[in-house]
Amino acid sequence: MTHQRQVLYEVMKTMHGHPSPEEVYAKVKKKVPAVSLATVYKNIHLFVESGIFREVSLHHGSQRVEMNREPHHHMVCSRCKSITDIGERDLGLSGKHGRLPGGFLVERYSVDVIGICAKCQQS
Amino acid sequence: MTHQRQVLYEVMKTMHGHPSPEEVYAKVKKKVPAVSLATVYKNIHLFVESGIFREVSLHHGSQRVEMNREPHHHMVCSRCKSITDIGERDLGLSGKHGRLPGGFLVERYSVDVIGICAKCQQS
DNA sequence: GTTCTTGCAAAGGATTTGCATCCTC
DNA sequence: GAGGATGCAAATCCTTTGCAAGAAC
Repeated sequence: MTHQRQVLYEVMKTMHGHPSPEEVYAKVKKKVPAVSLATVYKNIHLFVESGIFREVSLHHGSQRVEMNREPHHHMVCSRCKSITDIGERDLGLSGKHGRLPGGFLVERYSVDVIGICAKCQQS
Repeated sequence: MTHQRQVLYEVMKTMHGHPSPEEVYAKVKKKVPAVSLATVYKNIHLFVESGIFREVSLHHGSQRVEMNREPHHHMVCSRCKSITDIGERDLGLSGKHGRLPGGFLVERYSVDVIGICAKCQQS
């Protein structure tokens, strides 16, 4: 537990919304001017790995295009990041009808089920 | 409607799953060896913009860390990509209990509501 | 012909990595 | 003192862009 890791954690705890590593870096720099962006990245990665913080959406390394035209959602393995489709019915979710808070106009729902795929469960 | 755009579209129609631009590029290259990756990117972007294809999850430019520890989901504006939290209750979704197809072990649900935020609706 | 598209290479942004040095325990 | 963490810079990956040459209508 180093000083910068401690400060990084404290700073992040006070933040709201969905900050990017750059934004966290900017805040930490105010308390520890010599801190490097690499350190911020390394520690955020560590925090997310250990479950202390969570990332908003899993990155798949690159953009992915959806080929399944049926209404469906995704099962995303938190280990290998594989994406498997799951039909709306199988998932058992039903979107709320009507307006959402703040006047947000709904186009579609995109549900990711995060978990461990069968293959990763074996290893 | 150029030749490479036509081929790109035809190739993509035959693909399954969630291919990356690189994967699409590799397939198109077999039919049009001189095609460039830039062209593939440009056209995929065009297809997604016009709604012919859809991207699996919206990119926010960089990683985002979740600071809200309450159970909640996200409203993501398809124009400005802003992320707004929405409580589980407000969203009116309830996850299915029990096992999912393929033995997928559920850790959590991550629901993104894709649409247009109030601010973007005005402009 | 005019406009849009292509291919190439260079630029760009986000993130990771190698490595020598420095800090914790 | 050993092992892990830091800072720096270079490297990497994914994606976009500028621009001259080429295709489409």
